[in-house]
Amino acid sequence: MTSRATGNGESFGLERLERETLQERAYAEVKKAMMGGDIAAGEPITIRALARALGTSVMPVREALRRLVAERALELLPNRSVILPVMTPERFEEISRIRIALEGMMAESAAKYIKEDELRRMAKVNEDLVAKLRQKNKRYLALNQEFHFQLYHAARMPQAMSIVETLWLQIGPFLRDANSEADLDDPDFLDHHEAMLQALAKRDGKRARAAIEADISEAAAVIAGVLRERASEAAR
Amino acid sequence: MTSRATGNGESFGLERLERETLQERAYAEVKKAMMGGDIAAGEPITIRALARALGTSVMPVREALRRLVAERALELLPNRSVILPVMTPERFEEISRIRIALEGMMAESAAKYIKEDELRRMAKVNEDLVAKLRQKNKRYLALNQEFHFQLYHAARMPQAMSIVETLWLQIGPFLRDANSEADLDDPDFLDHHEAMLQALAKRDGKRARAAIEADISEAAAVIAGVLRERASEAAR
DNA sequence: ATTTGTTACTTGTGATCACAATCTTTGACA
DNA sequence: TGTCAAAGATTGTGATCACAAGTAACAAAT
Repeated sequence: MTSRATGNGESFGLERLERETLQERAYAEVKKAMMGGDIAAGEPITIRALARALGTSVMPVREALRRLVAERALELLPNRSVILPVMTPERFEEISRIRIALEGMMAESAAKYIKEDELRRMAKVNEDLVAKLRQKNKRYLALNQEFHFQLYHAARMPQAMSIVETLWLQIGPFLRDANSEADLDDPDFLDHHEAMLQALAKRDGKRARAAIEADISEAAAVIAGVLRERASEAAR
Repeated sequence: MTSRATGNGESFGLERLERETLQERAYAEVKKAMMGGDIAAGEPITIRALARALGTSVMPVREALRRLVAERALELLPNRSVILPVMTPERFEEISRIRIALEGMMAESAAKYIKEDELRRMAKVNEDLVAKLRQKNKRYLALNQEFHFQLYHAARMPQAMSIVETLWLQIGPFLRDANSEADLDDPDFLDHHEAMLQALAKRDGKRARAAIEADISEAAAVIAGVLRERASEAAR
């Protein structure tokens, strides 16, 4: 078996320790700032300001921004300045439709491939989610994301996974503050999570897909409502 | 309304003529080279070699490659070198499944929104496609792509459109040479194109979706066959 | 003859400088 | 006081240089 003997033939128990480039760190930091609500939509993001904040030169920041633009998480204006795009109702609804198509398919696939321990882990996350939600803890959004992504991980579709990640990155910055206006008293997405867990346990792909679709479209309706309300306010 | 009076207040009927950056040109050139089969899968693509070929410094090339990596058209190895990823049967089948989900949805949407002249243009493209195919002209691939993209354009989903573009970019370099092995004597995708045009004329979203799904999955089956054959050859 | 250690070369990453386009401010003229 | 043009500051783009990690070539030793 010569093909296996290339270099790493005798890896002791050691993992390959990889150095992180500055540009990757910059990418992660900007992403965190976006999701954390530290960057306002519409206002220009300057390379030099970010570089100063990160203590690096402009180069790593430049490439990090470019990557985010390629992922459509940021927008490149004709002026070549970069902004966090404003979320319009149209854009949000289109993203939701894409999500329904993709995540629905992935849920169906996950029902086929998910393993017992993965299912248990999802149930656990959902319990935590319920708890956080009862105590009105805002961090429930992160748990919701974890629930969904564990599901998609089980779909065994890495390519689709990364597309979905970019979609969540696009809506993430906005969800955060739109959610503060939405009423969390009646979070009916919990029902869909329950339905999802049951469907997965039965390996019922159709029901899993239906649960995801309902989860996305109902949440989207709430958010789109907030968006349209804001739009009409801004128009006065 | 001071906010609208910034600079472009008095745009006559003129479009803003935009200068193209070197990095954008580099991006386009590399893409063309990929689609043209000038870059072999698996072999490393070096920044300096490309920069030399394009007559620029490394900077524009660097960012072009990074963008293509973000779009998953190129792959970044742990060594930080960039390659055109080899197409495995698994990867190709996953991409096909994603395409069915996304492009199926877009076809259904297009049936709702497409206008008469757009429909006529699609029919025209299909005629050209048939002609090229009869004379065994290899350039029919470009027309096939045009047919599909005109359809998706009618879906009025710009975000989905750009995702689909990245998917086609991923399979494009491979389709080109896999197709030379596949038999073009019996291109049954023409039937699906006909079915698509009829479905669109009747504004029948379901049939339009079905036509696209059949088109993609049957083509995928052929290509996947070629791929698996090659894999078994390579294993001997 | 295979392996190991060293050297030379290649390659990606990041910093700095230069430049042009854009945006902002300022000041003069009406 | 309002308008507009010139001056100044800001910002993205691209080139060049420096450096470290990786790769390949080569020589010495078992």
